[in-house]
Amino acid sequence: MQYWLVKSEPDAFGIDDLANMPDQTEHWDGVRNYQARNFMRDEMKCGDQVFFYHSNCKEPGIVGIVEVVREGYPDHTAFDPEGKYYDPKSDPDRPRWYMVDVKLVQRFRQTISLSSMKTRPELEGMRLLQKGNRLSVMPIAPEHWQVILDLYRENIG
DNA sequence: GCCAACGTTGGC
DNA sequence: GCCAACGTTGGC
Repeated sequence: MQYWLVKSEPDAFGIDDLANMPDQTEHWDGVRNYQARNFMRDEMKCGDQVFFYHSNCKEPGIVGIVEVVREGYPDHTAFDPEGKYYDPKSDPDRPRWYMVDVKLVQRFRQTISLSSMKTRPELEGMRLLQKGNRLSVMPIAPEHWQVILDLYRENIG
């Protein structure tokens, strides 16, 4: 079992949007970065636990936990010429982009803010905290996962 | 809205 | 294969 983090802009698709989906499940489409693609196509497995991160918003941070419920398969939004994720270089015979399905596990009552994570020496070295980091799907070390959960429990008292 | 950091593209 | 130009990400 592995741990991950995925980013999304709440204006585009936030954790509340996931909560409102049928079965609280949705495919994680639109990722157009090879490293992130490889994680989804090759490494994310059913049952893996994933932090849901809100980026590009008032209070960036982790807002909940989701779980992988379907492993990597072609991202069909790349095939739709009308869609904003269209990529003419990807077609059903030779798909370039992949996605997984995720299901909501828990919505945090309080955001674990990026700034609060930055104050934690135990989280030093986390990819998320590195300057200029733009990867939208990334692995999380088990010890970091635990530290972050502890942070959450402290916060909600 | 600004801007630094990054990934991709394309000319050479 | 190099690298400048460009578009995008994302914190602030």
